[in-house]
Amino acid sequence: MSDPWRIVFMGTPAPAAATLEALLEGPDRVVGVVTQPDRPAGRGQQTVKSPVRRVAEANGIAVLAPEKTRDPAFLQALTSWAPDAIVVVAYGRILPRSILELAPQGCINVHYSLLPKYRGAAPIPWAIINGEEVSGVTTMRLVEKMDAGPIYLQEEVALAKDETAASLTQKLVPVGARLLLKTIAGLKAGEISPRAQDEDQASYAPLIKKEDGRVNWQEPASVIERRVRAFSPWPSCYTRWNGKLLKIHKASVVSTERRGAPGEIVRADRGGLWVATGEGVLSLDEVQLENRDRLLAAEFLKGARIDRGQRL
RNA sequence: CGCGGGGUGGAGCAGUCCGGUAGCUCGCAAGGCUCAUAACCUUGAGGUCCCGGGUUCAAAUCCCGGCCCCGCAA
Repeated sequence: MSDPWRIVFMGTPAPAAATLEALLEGPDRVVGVVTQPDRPAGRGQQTVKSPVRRVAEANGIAVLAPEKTRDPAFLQALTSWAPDAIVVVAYGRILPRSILELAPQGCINVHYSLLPKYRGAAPIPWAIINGEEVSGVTTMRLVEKMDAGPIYLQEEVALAKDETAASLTQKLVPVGARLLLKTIAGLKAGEISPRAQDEDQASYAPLIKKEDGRVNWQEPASVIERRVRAFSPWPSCYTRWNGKLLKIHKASVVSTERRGAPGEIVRADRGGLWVATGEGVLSLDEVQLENRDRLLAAEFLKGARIDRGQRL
């Protein structure tokens, strides 16, 4: 075994925090952590620390949270940590060349897809939207072009038929953590030969925006159902009913036949809450009206005066 | 002090603006109908209307304070 590396970890949300915890249990030394600045969030707009910051502080590790990654003082501090490698997991910023080249071993990134497929900010939702049966995790070296660097290791993960963004994330995070440790060990041992990505196979998974959750009833029921899963828990799929926001937490395709106009309620009784789409009928199985709890369709129908023929 | 909605029998809701014997859809119990049923009919049990003050002859409803939940936003 060679000497432990000095590692700087950059990341922000919960999956990154879990990966950091795994890294802390490994043989290498995390000498510093970089995360997004604390921001007001949640009801009441309280300032909230990122999950990664919390893990770092709990372990007594120095934390930097620069507003700008090009801030000279930040770069100087980073340099003073003298990392052998920088590990990046969902940090949330594009890194400048000065950081990519700062450590001798460069930046090691954990990406939640089988690159070159699904490059970009939201590989998990897009894999579900597209109905993939297999996705996975890739470790690679960061280069200036987004998620286009040479691949170190990959591992496949099968998607369940009812996979949601939340459940897939839960599957991928431990795989990614394990793959990261394996990658670092492999690099130290000189056992990994980076493999260039096939640019012709590249596809992109752009950032999901709140607005993307709005249901377009012209789409086929099967597509809407996948979007419901892909956007769970965020931003979730939603529509409007009686002028109010109605979130759809769970849905299923009950028919592929055309019936009624897109968005029309074609059934609202003990048998279910069904909506016509551009192709087929979608059953809304679990919904949530604004200001209210999420409810199974049967519960929702007890209190809501909703009838066939209404349009969403 | 970011904006807003809500807490009503076991569940989901209406009623609150315009105080005056607590209602709807279900569930539950008993009986009936039926070959049968998650169907249908009849009857019934079950509520401190979140908590604490105040106003009033009278408060779920108005006023003040508190606790909890939720949507937006981030």
